[in-house]
Amino acid sequence: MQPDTKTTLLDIAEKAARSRGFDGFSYGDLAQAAGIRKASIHYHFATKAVLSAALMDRYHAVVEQVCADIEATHQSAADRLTALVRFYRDALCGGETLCLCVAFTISRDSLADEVKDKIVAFRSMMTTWITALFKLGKRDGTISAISVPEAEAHATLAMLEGAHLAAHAEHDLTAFDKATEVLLAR
Amino acid sequence: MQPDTKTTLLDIAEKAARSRGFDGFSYGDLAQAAGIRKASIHYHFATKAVLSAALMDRYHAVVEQVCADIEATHQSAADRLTALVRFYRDALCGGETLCLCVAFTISRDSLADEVKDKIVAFRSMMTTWITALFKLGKRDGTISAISVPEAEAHATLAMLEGAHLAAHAEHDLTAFDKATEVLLAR
DNA sequence: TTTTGCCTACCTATAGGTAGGTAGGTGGAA
DNA sequence: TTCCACCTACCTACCTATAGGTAGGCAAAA
Repeated sequence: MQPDTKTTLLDIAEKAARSRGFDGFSYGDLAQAAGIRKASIHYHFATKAVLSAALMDRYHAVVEQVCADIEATHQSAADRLTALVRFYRDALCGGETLCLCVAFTISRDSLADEVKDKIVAFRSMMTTWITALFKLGKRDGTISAISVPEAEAHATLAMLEGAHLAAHAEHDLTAFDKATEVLLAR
Repeated sequence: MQPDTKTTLLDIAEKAARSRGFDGFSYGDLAQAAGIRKASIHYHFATKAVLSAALMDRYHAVVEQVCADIEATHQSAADRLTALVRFYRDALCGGETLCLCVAFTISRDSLADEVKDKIVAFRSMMTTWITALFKLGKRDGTISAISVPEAEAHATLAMLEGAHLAAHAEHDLTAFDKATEVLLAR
């Protein structure tokens, strides 16, 4: 069973948004990539705002599931942190694509209010999860020198997203590895 | 002596680029803000590629000078790091503007090759400077628990840029402060 | 008298979006 | 079993606004 058009469009749009930002792709680009006409995209997603909201919803759900999977398959805080870093690294696709949340943040002013809220909600979900990770780290002692878990979480998310930027800027995964080296060493 | 038109255009373009990205502002916007006609901008900057290159050149020079000033006025590594974080914080303008380098990175695919190279050069300049800062920190002992200075530099730059993203996403300086709390505590 | 700094008026391409149409499928009721 | 209403998923053709960019003119300064 091959994916339906709507899913295909989301896939193409996500890749485009994550590599070029919200203002960096058009319904015209999408239409060409999907092999249908521009007007037909409006049938599935009435406006670009609707599309971007759908994109964020799906992204939020997928990443949340990834975090849940990491919890299920990794016991120690250190292992979970390593798995999170690996997930972010894989999401880069060699420096081509950013985290959707990062890509949308720069185009913030072109976005619908609804989508801005979804970005904040996504960030909140992530910091909450990483905070819990560091709290576990304080208990199981597998991560060194943890100060305040919440502060560590904000710093870690910033570092992961910054490392994404670095790799995208240089179009090279090495930049991501350099930036996360210190984090992984803990 | 009030600034000439070219400088005014650079100022407006820089603010626009840093809050909305390269694809987020047009010559039309610039013209309106500067109070001249769109065609007149082409007199000063023949193409948008030329404008973006000029933007990066000036930004690189200004930030390099800021770093030199920090060195001149702050002796210890800890003081210099604090000053750097403060500079990044001030550059946010309350969450409205990002580092130009960050803003351009997302629109990478729309940029001229020349400008992409300038982004890489800017990043290289920053990591070199921060590496030197951490090397000093190892000597003067004012920053705690430094592993490899180069790795620390990449991590720090990623964190500062990530913290910028956070503040821009939430449109709130608090997000920047939370992300840099751990860094400043060292 | 040439250069500088701006102008009007225009170009082509593309943006997001809309109006209206149609082929083909589905579900009921006579 | 045929017929009709309705649906989905697309289409062509078009809209207005705007993108980046160009040609040529003009007044004042150097």
